[in-house]
Amino acid sequence: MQSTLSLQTARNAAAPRDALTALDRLGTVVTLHREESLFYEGDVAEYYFKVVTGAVRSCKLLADGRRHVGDFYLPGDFIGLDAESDYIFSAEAVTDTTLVRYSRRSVDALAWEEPKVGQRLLGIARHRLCAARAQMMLLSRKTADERIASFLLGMADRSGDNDHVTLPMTRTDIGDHLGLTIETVSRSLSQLRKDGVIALVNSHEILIRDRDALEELAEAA
Amino acid sequence: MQSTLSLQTARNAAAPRDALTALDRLGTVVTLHREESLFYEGDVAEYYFKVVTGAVRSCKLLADGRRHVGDFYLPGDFIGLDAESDYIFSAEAVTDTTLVRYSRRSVDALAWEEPKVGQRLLGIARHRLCAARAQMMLLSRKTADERIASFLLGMADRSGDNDHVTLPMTRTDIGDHLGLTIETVSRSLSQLRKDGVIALVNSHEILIRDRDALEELAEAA
DNA sequence: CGCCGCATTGAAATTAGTCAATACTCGTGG
DNA sequence: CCACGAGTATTGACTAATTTCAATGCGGCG
Repeated sequence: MQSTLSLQTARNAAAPRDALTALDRLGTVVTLHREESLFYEGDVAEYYFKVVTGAVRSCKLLADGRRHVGDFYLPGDFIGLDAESDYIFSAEAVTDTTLVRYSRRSVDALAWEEPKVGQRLLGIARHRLCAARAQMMLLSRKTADERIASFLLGMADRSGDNDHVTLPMTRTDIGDHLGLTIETVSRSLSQLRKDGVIALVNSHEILIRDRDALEELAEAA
Repeated sequence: MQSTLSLQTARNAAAPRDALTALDRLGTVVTLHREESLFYEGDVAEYYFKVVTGAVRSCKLLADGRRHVGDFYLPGDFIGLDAESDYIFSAEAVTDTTLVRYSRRSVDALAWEEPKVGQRLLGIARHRLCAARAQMMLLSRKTADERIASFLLGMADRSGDNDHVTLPMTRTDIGDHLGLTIETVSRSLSQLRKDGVIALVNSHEILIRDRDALEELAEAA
């Protein structure tokens, strides 16, 4: 994940010499409180965002309220490349969050002048597509336990720390991301705990005790 | 779907005057028979492809053989943008198929010289991301009947003809695409037929009799 | 201290999956 | 021209996984 992040943070903009730094001048900082929305499904997609601190989730709703969480965006992650003219999901802060906002028009314009920028955008899009394909496999064919195992490993990979995972989101968010109910998520986590595969420090912090077992469950397709 | 297709077919290459035509000179024609593979998951991603005639499916397998069909690619569709260095799925011909093959290196190189090409690539990637998000919603939250309804409408949209849908793939392919078993696919289709929503001309051709009912089922999120 | 939101656990209900039998289609060969 | 057989699809009966409904538990904050 980290490897494909492209646009530097506003903080890093001080370190120039790279075509990408031009981008950072386009960014303005945005802050959101927990549960605030960044944009809504159907809004005109005027901006890209990059998470600096905190966490964001993308949501889609069906008419009767069933919800799907497409992705969780953590520090460094880029939001908005999967929009044609309008946003296709809403984005909400999972916790208090800071982001950098970029005018999509300006970034896109820059992309065609500076090949490096264009390449990075395409690289991010590619990466999101890969993640989306993996998630579709998970949703279409994995069991509840396998989904949870895959999710925990994914979060661990993204968080630097190998066996200590922080889950900023609620069980409902996790369920809506994995196509499960909150109860099933809870039961799977409890089962993994009973089996000694993980330990629950508290409901938002998990220790991976037996990574091999977790990876076997996740079935690295 | 059609609107975002970008690279012209080899056939159209004769009509020049557009930056994109440079691309078509890079293409060579490939033909596949039913069930032949175009490439395998894990192969180095050297080529992009575009379907000219026929149909291709993308597949991912779990260790124990569970299969997921990510997408069906129909004439005009572009294959391969969702690969970083290696292909993340295998691609197989659903029926006898003709494609144009492009060297990825050449296309990518051209993309940074000709902004239009880069824009089109990014446009295709965006479009696939949108489709992937919709599919994740389907897989994570829709019932079997809703999945079938969504799938039929999607195929109808892609095929020009509004109420006559040709399904070149088998029930197994459809099931693996929608996260269902072959039996459930069959039962859902039978139910829709009994309810007068569709008619089955034969097992690969369907008539939409009551589009409103189908759209209500699909719940245009 | 007690409430409120979130999480866990249990028991019943339901959807989709599995196993199994039958039917259809199409191509081949008697 | 019809019969056969392979592959695919449909239908039925039963099973299993997950959801739903319901109750209890836990933790932080006013």
